[in-house]
Amino acid sequence: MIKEEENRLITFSKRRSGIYKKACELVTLCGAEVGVVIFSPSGKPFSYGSPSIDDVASRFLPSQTDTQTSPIVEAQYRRVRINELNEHYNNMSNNLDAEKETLKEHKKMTAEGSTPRAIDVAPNLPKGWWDAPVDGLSLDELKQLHKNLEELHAKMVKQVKEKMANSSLCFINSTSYYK
Amino acid sequence: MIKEEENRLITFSKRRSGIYKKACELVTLCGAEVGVVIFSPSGKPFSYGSPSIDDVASRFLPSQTDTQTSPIVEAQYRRVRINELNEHYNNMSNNLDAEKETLKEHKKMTAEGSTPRAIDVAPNLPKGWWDAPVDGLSLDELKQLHKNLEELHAKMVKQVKEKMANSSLCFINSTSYYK
DNA sequence: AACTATTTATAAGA
DNA sequence: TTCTTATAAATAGTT
Repeated sequence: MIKEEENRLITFSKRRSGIYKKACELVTLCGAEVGVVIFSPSGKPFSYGSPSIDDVASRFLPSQTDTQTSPIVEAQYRRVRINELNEHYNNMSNNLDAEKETLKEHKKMTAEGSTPRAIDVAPNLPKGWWDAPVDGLSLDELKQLHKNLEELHAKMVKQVKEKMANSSLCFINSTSYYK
Repeated sequence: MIKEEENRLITFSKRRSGIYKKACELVTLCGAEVGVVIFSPSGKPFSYGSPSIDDVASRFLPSQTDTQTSPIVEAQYRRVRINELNEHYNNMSNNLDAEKETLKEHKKMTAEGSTPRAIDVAPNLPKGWWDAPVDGLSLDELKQLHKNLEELHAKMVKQVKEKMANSSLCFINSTSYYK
């Protein structure tokens, strides 16, 4: 256990990326399905999933949402939704980060001379987990998309929070889900 | 994607171990909670979790089992149980593998001369995920424990299968969960 | 499984 | 945060 708070946080961030990369490689090289869920010491959730963390989780732990919904299950479902929103957002961030890395490497390679040739712009983004309208976008366009998605996420969270406030269930015991 | 079937399987196995190790290090170094779920191309599930994949999963996707159980939820719960048994077994295997590695390194170190000193026998095994009665056991004892756990697991699976056969739900659509 | 040449991850520092 | 770099670790290929 790293004692220095700052070093620990830096290491956490770096190694989290490292694990995502390894997971992504396992998917690409071996055709596996992989889901990774990480909680930071402060309780903030992160995830990587291919084709998506939802797909992997529901395959591993069959979801209640694929049966007829009783009122109890309905209530549970709303609770689940909030976490899904979080993971969805994290997933989008993670995959966009991978995209940016790829684009950066591409730029570096082309800058280093050699003749330009056809390159798969998005080898790191598992196809199909989301409709993935990111192929062929520039880095700036990706940034803009990312920003839009953040805003969309915030709106959805707000909506769900409001619905939760009106429900009989108490809110999930954590504000740390929302930075 | 690796074309050669055999190489792909070897790579899958090696890299899966690698990811588990990285996950374990993230737990140890940063105090994070980590869950990893991997499906091989043939559909066999593997998992690593600390404190346990159950804990991480239910924290990420709050479990239905912590509310009062309706008949529908009960039925669902039995389905979930089967996967839990699988992951539990995989988890035990993974952690025992880590144990064996540690013991091997320990043997190597002491064999290479230097004076013996107090060593934590089980630094790789996250405490508390299970009652972990493995501290201080020899490699052979660990093997025996592992064997016993496999037998226990087989018995539990058999029981659950029998119960499932008597229930109105069809069995989970996979025999590949049981090698 | 084990070995090793090579690639890759990462800790520390800027 | 990002970049650099020396060191440590993972792993592909091979036996």
